[in-house]
Amino acid sequence: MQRSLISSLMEQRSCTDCVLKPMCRPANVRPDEMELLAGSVLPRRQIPAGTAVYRQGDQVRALFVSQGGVLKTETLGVDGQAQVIGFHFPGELIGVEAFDSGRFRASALALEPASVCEIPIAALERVASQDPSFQRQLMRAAGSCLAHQQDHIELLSLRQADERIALFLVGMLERTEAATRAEQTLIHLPMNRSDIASYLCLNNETVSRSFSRLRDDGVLGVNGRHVRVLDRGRLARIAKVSDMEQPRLA
Amino acid sequence: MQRSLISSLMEQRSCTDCVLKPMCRPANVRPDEMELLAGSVLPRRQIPAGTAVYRQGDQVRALFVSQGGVLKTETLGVDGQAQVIGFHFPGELIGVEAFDSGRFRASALALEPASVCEIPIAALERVASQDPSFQRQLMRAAGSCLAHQQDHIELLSLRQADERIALFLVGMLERTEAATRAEQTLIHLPMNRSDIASYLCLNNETVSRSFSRLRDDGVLGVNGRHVRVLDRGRLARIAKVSDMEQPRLA
DNA sequence: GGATCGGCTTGACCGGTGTCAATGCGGGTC
DNA sequence: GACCCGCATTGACACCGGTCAAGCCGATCC
Repeated sequence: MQRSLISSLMEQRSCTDCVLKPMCRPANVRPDEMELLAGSVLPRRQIPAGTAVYRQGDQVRALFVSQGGVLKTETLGVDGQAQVIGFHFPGELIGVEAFDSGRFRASALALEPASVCEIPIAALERVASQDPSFQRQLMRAAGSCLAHQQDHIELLSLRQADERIALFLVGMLERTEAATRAEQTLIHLPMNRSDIASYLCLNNETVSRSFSRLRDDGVLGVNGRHVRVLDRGRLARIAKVSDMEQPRLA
Repeated sequence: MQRSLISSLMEQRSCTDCVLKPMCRPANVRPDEMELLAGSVLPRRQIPAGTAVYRQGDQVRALFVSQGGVLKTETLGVDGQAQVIGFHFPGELIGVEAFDSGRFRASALALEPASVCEIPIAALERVASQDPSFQRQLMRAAGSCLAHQQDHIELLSLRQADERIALFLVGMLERTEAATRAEQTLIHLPMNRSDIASYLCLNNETVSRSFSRLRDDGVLGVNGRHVRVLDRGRLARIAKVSDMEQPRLA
């Protein structure tokens, strides 16, 4: 029964920010579009931690949105090394890059037990072609994916390991605050050090060393995957963000 | 008159591969859609070398496609340093990431005198909503943008400067061959060393040194912005691509 | 409790890249 | 031609991060 509590919490939280709200919640669209959506009830899949939502090279039949649980996407470089491309929080659309070739260019794996919505391409196109506002929302979602990637590249343009770690943590903190809609100082990292290292194009020893340095300097409190931000200003300065923008709370 | 020859060549080449062919060439769409397109004749702008198509922070009123001339997109980091996000060859859609916030997250500048097509957002949405195949093509273009960004991140995951340079050159060679539809050994780089350095997250001295090393090893012939690939296999091996796929010629 | 394993941390060392500096080179103006 | 300027190249050196190695810690299993 604790399990059902958790899953109901996950469902509650995520749908409010989901890019696909118009598909999930027909109440948001005009009555005459209801029947369009009726045929496209979204199947929801439970993904155990560590398993794949889809794999690199798979043919695209659907896009996905996590409803609860963080996902990672990674590509296998030619030398067999996995390169983490992104971390995806509930409500974010994944798989858009596959529209190019028709096949997924990366694998998507659950870092925690996750529940994902599956949007068949056919339904996507059908609804988009009949609902201009949904089509606009779809393009916004695609733009958002690109924006995240650009942030990632900007992150990698920082030379020092500490700078990358700091900027990464700033991002994680902001996403945590966006999800909880409250100011936070504690970050729970859903991924291990190797995933962070791959994402930041460092190795895990360097990641560990950076965490330790920031801990010794009084910027962070580090306890495994639980990180407490003790000096937000210093963290922001190290990350070279002019200043961390205050979270927009409602 | 040499000027008009050049510009006519540019126009000739680019439209064949343009993502917006359906908008530019109504012949490709069904007759009943012609009238839809009639109202959205695409304005074309001449962009002198070094000037901006749009600037970071500008409100999005249109997306752009170069018809001739390579563009670069770059963001200004908080410390005022520009970070090159991508190089964009004729026929590639740029600005999609702005759909997220409504403002361009990067500036787009012409590396050479360029001619760009301007697609007003309104026309884009209007045609997409009435032409499902165009809508699909639009999503493919967005997916292609994402795919390019993922390639960029994979490139940055290579640790050694030589590897990044090699992979960068492999990409440039492939794009040159795709544009000319013929196998090539000579690459003309439209950007200077600093742009390459920024794109690869290196500094320009390191870029120079890598070029020199590859020249001394007999892999490249380097003459300023003209680079001849002397040993394609070695270059591919350094770039850690299993082997350079043969160019798909018609 | 003890053993074992994986993930994380810390240390020592070397190589590659950033930094600073000087020189070379080519295109432009006067 | 002389000069200047931006871009590219090359050198010297310090430092940061990758590599290899060892130790630590918590979880799990017996």
